[in-house]
Amino acid sequence: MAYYRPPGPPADPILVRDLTRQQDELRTQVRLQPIPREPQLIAGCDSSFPTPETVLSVFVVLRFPTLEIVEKVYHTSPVTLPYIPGLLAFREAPNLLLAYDKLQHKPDIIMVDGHGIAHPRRMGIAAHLGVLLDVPTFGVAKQRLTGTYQEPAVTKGSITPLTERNGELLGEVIRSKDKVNPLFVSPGHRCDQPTATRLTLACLRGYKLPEPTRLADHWAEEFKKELW
DNA sequence: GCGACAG
DNA sequence: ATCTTGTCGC
Ligand SMILES: [Mg+2]
Repeated sequence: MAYYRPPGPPADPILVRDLTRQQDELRTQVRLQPIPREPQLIAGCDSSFPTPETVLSVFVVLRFPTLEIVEKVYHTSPVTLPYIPGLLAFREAPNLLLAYDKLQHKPDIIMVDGHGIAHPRRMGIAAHLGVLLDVPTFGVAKQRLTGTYQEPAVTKGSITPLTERNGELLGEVIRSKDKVNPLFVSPGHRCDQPTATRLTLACLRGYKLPEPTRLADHWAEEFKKELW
């Protein structure tokens, strides 16, 4: 539990205002809908930071529903923005796009480490990336960013809604494994809540994190050490 | 005005 | 996200 967060570099208020407006623009392009057909390939993506000035992003592609790994790629770039709650996409998405370009096998849908529409302006990194790539996406986050919920039962598979104060459904809180902290799953772009939840559950293999995100996180860490 | 705040 | 050993619970 991060009780205390050291104050990061001062965020330029003018830049924050501009990025926030960019999100409102991108938001108009988000489409929440069921996926046309069962995915053949599902990807997972995540980023790590070998140094405070370098971002390393990974994409892993798995065959669905067997989850055999088909491909994995990574790309590194200089960091251009500090972490600012609500603006994560502007820090990680640019490099994720470059990593995505390296894929020989393009996925039918992408599971992103972070939130989809469970965001103050409904533009979490999963929604943001989905719009820029125009590919179906959904987010799987380990922590809440916004919204309220009731703790789901401690047994694997328990689910409770993540909602806005006005009752709007932002996502679902899912217990992916007995007695471990739940995940926050929300659709990003060209995807809906039932699909995001269904695919998340279908990708569980005994760990807290579903395979796409778990493997992306694993390789983001491995490739980082490899640079040593 | 104060607290919260993905990765 | 990152640093970083042991330790507690299932
Ligand atoms: Mg991550």
